[in-house]
Amino acid sequence: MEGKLVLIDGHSILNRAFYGMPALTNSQGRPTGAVYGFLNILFKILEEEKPQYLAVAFDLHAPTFRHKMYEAYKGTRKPMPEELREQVPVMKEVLKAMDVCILEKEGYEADDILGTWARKGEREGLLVTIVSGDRDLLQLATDRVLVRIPKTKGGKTVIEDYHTREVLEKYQLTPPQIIDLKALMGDSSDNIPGIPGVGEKTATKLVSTYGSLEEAYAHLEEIKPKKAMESLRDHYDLAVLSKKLATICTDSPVSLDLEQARLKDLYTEQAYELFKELNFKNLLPRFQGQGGGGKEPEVQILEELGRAEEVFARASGTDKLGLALLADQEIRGVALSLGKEETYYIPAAGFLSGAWLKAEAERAMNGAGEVCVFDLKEILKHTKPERNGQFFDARIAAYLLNPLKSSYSYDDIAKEFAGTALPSQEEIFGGKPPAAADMSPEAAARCCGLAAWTSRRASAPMMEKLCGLGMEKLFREMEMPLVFTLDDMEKAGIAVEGGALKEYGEKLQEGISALEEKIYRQAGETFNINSPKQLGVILFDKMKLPGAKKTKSGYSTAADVLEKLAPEAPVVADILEYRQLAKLKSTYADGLGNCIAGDGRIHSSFNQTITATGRISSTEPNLQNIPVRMELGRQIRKVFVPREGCLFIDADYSQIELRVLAHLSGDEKLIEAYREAKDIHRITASEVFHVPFEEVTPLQRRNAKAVNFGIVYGISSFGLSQDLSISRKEAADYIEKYFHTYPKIKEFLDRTVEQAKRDGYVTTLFGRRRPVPELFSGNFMQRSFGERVAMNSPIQGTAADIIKIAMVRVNRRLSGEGLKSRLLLQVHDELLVEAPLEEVEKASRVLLEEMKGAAHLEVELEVDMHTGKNWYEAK
DNA sequence: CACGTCGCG
DNA sequence: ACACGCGCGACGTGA
Repeated sequence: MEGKLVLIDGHSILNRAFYGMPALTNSQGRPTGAVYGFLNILFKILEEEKPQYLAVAFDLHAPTFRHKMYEAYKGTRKPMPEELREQVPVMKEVLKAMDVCILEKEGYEADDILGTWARKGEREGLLVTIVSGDRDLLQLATDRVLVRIPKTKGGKTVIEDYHTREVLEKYQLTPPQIIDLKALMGDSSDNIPGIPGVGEKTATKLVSTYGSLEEAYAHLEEIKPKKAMESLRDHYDLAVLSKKLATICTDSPVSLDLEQARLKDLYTEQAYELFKELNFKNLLPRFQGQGGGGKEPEVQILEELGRAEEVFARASGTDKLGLALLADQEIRGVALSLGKEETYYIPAAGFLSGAWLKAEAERAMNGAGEVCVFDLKEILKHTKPERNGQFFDARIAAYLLNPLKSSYSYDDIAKEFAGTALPSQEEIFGGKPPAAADMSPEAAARCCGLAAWTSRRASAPMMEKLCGLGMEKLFREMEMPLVFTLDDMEKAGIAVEGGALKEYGEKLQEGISALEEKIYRQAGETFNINSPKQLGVILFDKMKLPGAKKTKSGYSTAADVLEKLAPEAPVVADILEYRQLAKLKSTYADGLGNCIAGDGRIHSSFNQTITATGRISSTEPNLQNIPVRMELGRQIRKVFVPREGCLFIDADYSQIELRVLAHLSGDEKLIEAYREAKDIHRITASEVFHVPFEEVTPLQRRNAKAVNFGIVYGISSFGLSQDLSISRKEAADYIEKYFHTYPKIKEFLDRTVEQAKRDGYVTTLFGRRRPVPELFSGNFMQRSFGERVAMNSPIQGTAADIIKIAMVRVNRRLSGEGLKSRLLLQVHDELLVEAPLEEVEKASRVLLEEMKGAAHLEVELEVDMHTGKNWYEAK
């Protein structure tokens, strides 16, 4: 077999990859897309060519020999985008880590090095492959030198291959004639001037007719068209220069030790670490040696009672068990992972009933040392293991490690933390997974088995990462216990009076119908009021109302726009009222009605892995956005009632975010203000506007309150001015005065943004992290957004941490003290408890103590509490 | 399925 | 000159 040498044009391929790839970043927001794209091309080439020798050539940044001449002639080359420039050293680092030979020499283009090496390789009897995005390199093609040009076509990389024959076919020229072609037509991307007025067509004709540039000049008078002839005649010097520039040097004085290019094992330990750092999860499975070696584990299906019993028994004795369930109403299968090579799936069938599987799964969980799962809350829906067991939920660990992902799947986790490429759920089922009952046993076994295997396999590396980032306590003492708390809340649900809800809906419908009619009359026609598009046309085209603001798809009809229009046309007020009623009807009256379960209660889901800041979210239905600000909407809370013989206790933190800010910033003025326990917005107004506390006007207080909020959201004068309907200048003035009053707040916010820019993430008081990749965007708006996020997240996130601690403790104490009171809802800074009448006092005390005591800040945490026989009363 | 809108903290 | 307040989820419309 003949030896083979692959030579890669580093900058050119990196450049191709940069423009062909989406703008990927690693977890710190550093751009990595070009490096990733380069590696993909590299791996593809290596798989196809299987060479013995490999080298990558780079230009050095110092002005290079050939181009220096032209730069002197015509200024500098095009600048490289910053995002790409940053990746050049990273690329070299990656190649070094993979033990790949890098060729560069001061004063020489990569082209020249490639050309020299290509000829050298040829002389030594090797087959040579040159990979570049640059067609200049075609001049080097021979029968034994292949030039490969990768192109991205619709997201896919296609490679064009050129030996002498393909060059001839495509250009009707021999490879060396490509030099003459380029010299005549020029190449702006390579800074070859060419002859003015000579394009590809003319240049090709000239070279194919006369054979070379020189020969063309020798027959200058014969050249047609006349224009080209004159241009050639007038630009002889340019032609000579261009040819010099276009000629790739094949005898550069570069070191030519072929042995240094011998291809070794690319998949080194260092490369593995570097790929992890760069977030190249898709490439990790290539590393067989370093914990990355992974092929898909085999899942054994057990259908025999005896063997199933035996495996369950061993599972309960193991110190680390991976477990996954397939279930709908009841359990249809259990997957158990006992070791790297031992994964089982037991489908429900015959003697192996759902009930039996449930009992066995519980026994296994209770007996095993550590139970690793992918979604513990889901498992708790079907089983009831002892709570004091040690659980590891890979989904929650993944969330803490990167809360920005939109979803978490076992295959992603396997890729990142076990270095193993597994088929995703969608791949196994060829689309969305069917209902549990309709799954083939093989697909169910594979899917469940892989989830169990991944949870077990990833637990150690994920824990290690969590510890390294200081989030071990957060995981073990806050998030994992919270899973049980949320499960209890979901199971408890909240009673809703269906009849009253229906009546409320009917009342709304009457109002809606009346308003509809009134609006149509005023508009002079009927239309769909719910369609912003149609509404915009009616208001701004037909009625010609002023102040039209546009959105992507038409006029904006948002409430703040319409409110300004209300004095112009009475119909606008009716539309706003219609909107309000329609929202209440569809989302709340009808929406909640559809969610009442057979037990007369609504069992919302509380999701723990959704928000970027650490908050919990609520879905199906969302019980965290039940109306409260407007009286009509607030009425709906009357249908949320405690069960027979119980009362609601509603407790909410008073201004928890502002108190958190006082603590985090350590601002003495703000802390002092809270210690005096007076009206904080009023104090702020008094300080900012320099008026005595007693003389603060309601407007001043309102403005101060808006500034306080604005600070928490990551202040900007624009946002504040919108909120208060004042000029930006005034808003800026308020902010400046605010920062003057509370200087440490400004210091804190500045410091936080600074840190975020340095580290790529911000943290809460309890160590929760949020990466802020927007800070590294080239777009001003994105970057500003990143700054606001950096300011807001530690505050919102710390508040979220605090109430999570309170929830776990409240829940523990209520059951621990044998009370029948139950935690039902969490609304970010508020907890709702259902308590038997005789327990109200005790439960209230528990709530108060645990909420106030959840954290010890520089300022006390204050809690407002009310009881009532429905949510309206208790709030 | 994306967008606009609007409910909550 | 011009961008925009932070964090969510649900609904209706319309391509």
